[in-house]
Amino acid sequence: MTDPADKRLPAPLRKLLPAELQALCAVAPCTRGELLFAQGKKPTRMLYVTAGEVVLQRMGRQGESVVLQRSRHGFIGEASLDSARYHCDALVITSGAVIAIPMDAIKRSLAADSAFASRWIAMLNHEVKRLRAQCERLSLRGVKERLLHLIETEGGEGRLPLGSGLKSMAAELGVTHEALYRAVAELEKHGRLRRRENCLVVVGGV
Amino acid sequence: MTDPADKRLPAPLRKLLPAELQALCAVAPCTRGELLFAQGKKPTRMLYVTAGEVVLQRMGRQGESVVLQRSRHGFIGEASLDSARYHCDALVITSGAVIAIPMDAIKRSLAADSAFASRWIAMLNHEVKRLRAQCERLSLRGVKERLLHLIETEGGEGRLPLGSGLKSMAAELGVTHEALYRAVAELEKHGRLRRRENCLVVVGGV
DNA sequence: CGTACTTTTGAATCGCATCAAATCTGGTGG
DNA sequence: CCACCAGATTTGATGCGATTCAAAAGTACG
Repeated sequence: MTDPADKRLPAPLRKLLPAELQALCAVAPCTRGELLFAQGKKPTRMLYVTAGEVVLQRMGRQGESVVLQRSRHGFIGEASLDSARYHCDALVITSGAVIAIPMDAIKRSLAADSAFASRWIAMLNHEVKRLRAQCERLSLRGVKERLLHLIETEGGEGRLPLGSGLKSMAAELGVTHEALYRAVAELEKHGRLRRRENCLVVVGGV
Repeated sequence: MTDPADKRLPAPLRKLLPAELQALCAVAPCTRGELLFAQGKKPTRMLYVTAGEVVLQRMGRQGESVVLQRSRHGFIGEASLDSARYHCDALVITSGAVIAIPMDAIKRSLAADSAFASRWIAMLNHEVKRLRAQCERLSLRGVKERLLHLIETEGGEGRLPLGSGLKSMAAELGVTHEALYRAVAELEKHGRLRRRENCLVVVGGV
């Protein structure tokens, strides 16, 4: 059904990118601790995570890191298309792989291929909605509510895969890992949540 | 210098929209308490706030409202371009005016005019960055830090205009209005902040 | 002039951050 | 294989800061 040459690219990219860009995609492994790009650097490649886990983070004035996004599958820094510099760091939390696409090739294709531009706009629209949901989540008081909101919005069917444990998730929720561990324990005790095969599962459908 | 017919449109829209869409723009007043659109409704017009203040909000399960965005000048619900339904409410907080553009006309222009599509993508990129900054802000502990972050990122030159008072701002910061009033008072007492002509001004440029 | 809203201050309570420490885990090298 | 280490997980105690509830004073607007 699918061309063997396409097998290296995940389905979302095959649907999104025109053929000439798919040919330019370069898969590369990335290892824990690696900095895919750094704040202030000039964007030259658009990156797409296919395996492992990457976080976008920015340093506060006290040197504390604030996690802006956690990605296990999808573009990172897609809004840097027309930026002169990155405004945050991309750090690999769990080793995996990324696909790199030359930024200028994307720009050329967007200008020439209006159907591609429409799909790109749809992707950005989706990202905007995801970010609004994250803002909504961070506005909730209470770790438990934030956690349940995360599972509902990001998980499918009340299931959320835990990539590299709860710790990086805690940062995304804007709470300490201790608080998150306690919240998970309490929700499990009350039977509202279960941990199964590296997933969090909400029990009472509500 | 400028054509009299263009005077009704703000500069950002004149720069963004192609002529045929500018001709379709309809300015309409909106009054406090008005619901510009409601969650679940089908988007037919793209809205741009030119005066007053509008908030995007969603109701929590306890009936408490969570503010996703506060807009005094710019598009609202721009990510609903390809959505079947709105995912939040748009409520007018301070009476003003909005510009409405037919959604299908925008879609047609985006498909036909690749330069316009590029400008639209740039606008979405900007919005994504703004939302990431908001997530970063909501991850900060302490009302004072959030407030200073807001003034730094959204205000120009350390000045942030207060549209309709601090109360709607408190919701955007994810804190109670009491906490925000106290934070402002304390920052003023320590000389780090001043209130001037309906603006918040950071004193010690950091 | 009255009504509705914002602004302001106060007191009590609660949840989370913080600091600390023990256990568990997977992976590395001897 | 075992010792060992780094990091994740878990539990405990304490304090701070925000929420919450309450109430008063200021302010805009019809």
